[in-house]
Amino acid sequence: MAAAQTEHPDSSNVPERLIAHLDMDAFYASVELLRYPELKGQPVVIGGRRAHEPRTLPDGRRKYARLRDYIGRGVITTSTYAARDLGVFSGMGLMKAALRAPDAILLPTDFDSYRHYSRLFKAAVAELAPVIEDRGIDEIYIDLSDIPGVREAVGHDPLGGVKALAREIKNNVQRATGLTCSIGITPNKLLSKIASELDKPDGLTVLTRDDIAGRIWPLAVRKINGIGPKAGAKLAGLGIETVGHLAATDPALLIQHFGRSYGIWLHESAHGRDARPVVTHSEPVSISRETTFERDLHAQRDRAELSDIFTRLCEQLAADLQRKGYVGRTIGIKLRFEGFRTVTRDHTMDIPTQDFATIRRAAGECLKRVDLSQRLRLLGVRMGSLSRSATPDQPLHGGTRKTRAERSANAPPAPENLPLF
DNA sequence: TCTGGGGTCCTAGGACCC
DNA sequence: TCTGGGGTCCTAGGACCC
Repeated sequence: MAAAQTEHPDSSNVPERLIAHLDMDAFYASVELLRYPELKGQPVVIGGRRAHEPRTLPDGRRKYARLRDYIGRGVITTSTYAARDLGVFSGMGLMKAALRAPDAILLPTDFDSYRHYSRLFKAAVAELAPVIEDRGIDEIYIDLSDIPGVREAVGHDPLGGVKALAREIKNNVQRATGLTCSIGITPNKLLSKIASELDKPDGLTVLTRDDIAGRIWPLAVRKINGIGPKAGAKLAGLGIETVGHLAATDPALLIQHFGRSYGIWLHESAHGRDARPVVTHSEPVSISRETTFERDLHAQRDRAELSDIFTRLCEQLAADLQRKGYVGRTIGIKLRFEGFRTVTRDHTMDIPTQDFATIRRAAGECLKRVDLSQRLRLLGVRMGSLSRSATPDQPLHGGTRKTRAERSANAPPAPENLPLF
């Protein structure tokens, strides 16, 4: 291979990368505070699906819903720092949260608004640092390595250049959105993700390799992105609580308990090693729609209702595919039963589609392969094996109409009997 | 008072082909 | 007749993340 082309990023005379992780502070809640500034400082929780919009009283004051008034299956999406002080966090069921903070204010989620501010903050960052990896609505990675001046010392501070750039980025985000963010900057994504959390909210943390032992090793293993509830509990069972402890553990032991690939990853992560690049573009792998019911539904007794929901999910999925310009070959369904047991079934077709009727029929066939004697709490439909449709955003006349031959080659035969549900 | 909705990636077994 | 690997695709489930 041509030597000039094969410089390895880990090669010793290549300088360390400078990777930033930027995380918006309590993003959804902060966007809501822009709209309702009088709530600043109060415990506020965002979440739930039922209508609990604030009402404006005749005298102009606003009346907000309280957590204690909520009945249903929602969870907290975000809470303000004042609410977190009361022990309510994202992911927590609203009914459970109401026990801890009954007087906290409850607002409904407004994704259109969050998406708007998401675009604003990302554009504000891109003006100063264009190499951005999207990690969802409220966070990004940024590769700062090649930005002029970033490696220059300022006064006696060898990291002065990066810090100055980071402050500029924070200011630009603040100017564009009125919102604060926290930034971590280190040689890689793994460490930066951890670092951005160390000084929240409105924080800035710059770490080098030399800081790993002092700043990273004292942290709980769960702070590592990729160690979740299961792995965390398993590590605790082995007496491994901190990252430093994990780093000191014989990799052979980790491999023995977690398998080769995850075991090695645990060891590397604990030592702060991560060569993943900042990825500026990616294509979706799947698109899905799902819904949890307010009460568990029974396949026979609630057949009509379930059938309507199932059809609506398929319609929404087809519309999403058409709007985003994708076709897919693998249709999948997801069912969650009372007791939270989850089952999936999928079917791969020869010809990709974005057509509602084809999706509905294939999903119906998948449904026939599931035992429906237990009551259901969730139903979902997914399309995988995606490719771009021929004409994105502009489906051929009236959607993707297919010839009869194509259809029969593609979808399972239409059911003779009534569809399940 | 348990546990939303939208995703990604990994594993593991079986089918099928060379 | 029996015995092989390797590679790819498909399916189901599960861990994890925002």
